[in-house]
Amino acid sequence: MPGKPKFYLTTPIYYTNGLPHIGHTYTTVVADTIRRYKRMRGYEVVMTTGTDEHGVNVERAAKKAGIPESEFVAKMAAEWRALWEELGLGADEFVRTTDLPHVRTVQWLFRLCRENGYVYKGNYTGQYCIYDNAFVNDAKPGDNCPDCGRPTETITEENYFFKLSAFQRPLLDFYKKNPDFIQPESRRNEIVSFVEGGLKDLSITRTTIRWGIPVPGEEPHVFYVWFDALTAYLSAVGGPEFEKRGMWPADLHLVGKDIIRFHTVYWPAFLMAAMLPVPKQVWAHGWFLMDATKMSKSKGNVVLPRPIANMLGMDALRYFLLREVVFGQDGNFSYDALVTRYNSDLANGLGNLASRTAALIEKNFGGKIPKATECKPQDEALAKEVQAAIGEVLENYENLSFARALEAIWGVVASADKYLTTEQPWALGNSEKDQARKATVLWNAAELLRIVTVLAHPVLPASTAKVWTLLGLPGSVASVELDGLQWGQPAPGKQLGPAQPLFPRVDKNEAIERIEAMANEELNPAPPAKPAVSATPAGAAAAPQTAPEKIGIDDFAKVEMRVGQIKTAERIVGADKLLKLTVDIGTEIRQICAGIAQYYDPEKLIGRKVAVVVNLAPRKLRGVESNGMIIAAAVGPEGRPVLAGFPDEDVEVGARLK
RNA sequence: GCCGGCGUAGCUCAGUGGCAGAGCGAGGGUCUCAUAAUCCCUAGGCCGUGGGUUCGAUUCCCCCCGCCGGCACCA
Repeated sequence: MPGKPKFYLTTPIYYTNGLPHIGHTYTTVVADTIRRYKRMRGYEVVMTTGTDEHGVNVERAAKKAGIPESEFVAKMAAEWRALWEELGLGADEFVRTTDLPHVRTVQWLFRLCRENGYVYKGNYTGQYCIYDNAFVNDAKPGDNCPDCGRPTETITEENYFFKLSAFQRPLLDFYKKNPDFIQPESRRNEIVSFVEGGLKDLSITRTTIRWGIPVPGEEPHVFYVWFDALTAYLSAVGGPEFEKRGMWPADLHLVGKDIIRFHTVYWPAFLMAAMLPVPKQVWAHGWFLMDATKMSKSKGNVVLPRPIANMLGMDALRYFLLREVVFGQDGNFSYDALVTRYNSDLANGLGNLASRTAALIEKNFGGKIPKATECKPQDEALAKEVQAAIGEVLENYENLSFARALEAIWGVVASADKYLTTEQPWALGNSEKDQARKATVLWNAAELLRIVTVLAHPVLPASTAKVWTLLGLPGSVASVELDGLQWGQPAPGKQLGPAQPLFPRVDKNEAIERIEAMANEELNPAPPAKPAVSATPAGAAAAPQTAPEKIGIDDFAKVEMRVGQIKTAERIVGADKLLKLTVDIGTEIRQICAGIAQYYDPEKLIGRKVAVVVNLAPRKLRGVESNGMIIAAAVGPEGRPVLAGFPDEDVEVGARLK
């Protein structure tokens, strides 16, 4: 017996540095929609999600909470899993990176890479961003992380390296042979040019971190978080015994655009090194922006899924996320747009159509779907339109063009409204001819509604199930096979189920207020009685800035800062951010580079007195020697530099700051 | 600085070498089966600016302006 075709897809293994927000929800909604769609197309589908639980962040958060790491992450994982279940997004496999089978898979993958000669031991010194769990290439001590803007830390350690450099050619060949591997295409081009620019070997173990998967026989080495987390996709479906289950290689990794490189460069390289099959496709979607800026905790514009689901229903959120933007691009999120879509598309559109159709059948035929006995040109036109829409919708689902698929479905909904308005079944009398016409029109309306229900089911699982029941149809809508879907299948005579409100219309302002109030409550829970337990995951997430380590006066005395006066300033060709300055520090005139070109005009700086670190080792930036450092505050999320200065009182050039 | 994308009706966006489109919002009208829903009509928009190719460009090419993304870079 030939088995069903298989389809394996994943969301990222989310890092547990807070609770899921709309961004995580978006990825998972997409994954869930694809899963439902593929099942309706006859596939055996496995969808994996999970929690990434290792690393310095977790170590610190647990310490802060005063509980062991294992306890901390268990709590986190439980919360994530529970929320996904609550939202109807529970995956088939939920991997925790602390699960034993996963630990074994990571160790096994490492062994394979090593046996094949792609692992060696070396020393690494670099700047590390503990929040992003990544070394920042070429960053200097004191630099901020280019991604998140937080300070980096200098880390030197002996560790194992992965010969990523050996995979430049194989990866480029692979991208060429599999042009659809990276989607959308714009991302693919970016990655190709990144890889063409050369790949450096990658450090994949750490000795400075305790909370991680141990490298067998090489303690205290633990695995680098990405080597660990990416492997979860494989451990979810069998790990070393992946062949038994037959789900690997994955058909689709869904990721946010911020982590595409890990999935399209590192991950396939690891697998190639281990001689394992490489996933078939990685899809990078965009972000939902709030007022066109990236959502972030520090800006206080985090959108949570639960309040929306409570107010409008999870289907409404799913619909909005998939309908509002072209998949792959960034989009704007606003409660206003959400509620507007809800009222116009769901309440006035689909909800109202279901309601009026059911009411007409109820009143005219006692709730029994009548039999169509005629086929006028307008009836045939309607059927043809629906038939065409079926093809269009399926094609768009297949390409993950959710917005277009939904657009096509809603085009059919509009046609149904128009059809009913034109045919006016309520105005027909009781003559035999009128009865036949009435029956035909209502049968057509019901049939259209059935097809719409099937087509919309992957996106609106809960509400389409309600319509299915309303139409008195057998089985569940989820079990309908999309490949056989066509106009004219159901037998008449079905008794309608009880009418249910699908999408009750809401007052926009009131709805927004209620959602915001619920979100507020979730983000800022009333302080618990005992502060000792306040360091819950949510609390840890809300405090991304860890207190810096304390230093003694002696340490501070090592830094020699003096008042300097800028003598000349010019831009450096080929560098957006750098200015070349000459600065009088009393004893001499120094050349210093400063990354402030985007915010300060060179001409206006001349004569200005600034604070300068004068005993910093010289280094070259963009080929220009820099002999010291100008002190500036980093303001706002983008770290805009604001020069430290002495505006109120005049100071002597060369005076020491202490 | 290098590479790429974008700039079309109030908003979100489609689109094609030859009379400029959709959805939403707004205004007017209509029906009453329906969730004050539906349906019909209404936006006269220099299709970013300036050139070029062409019988003809919003659509092809070049410059410029603005916005965005990737890389580099940010002591």
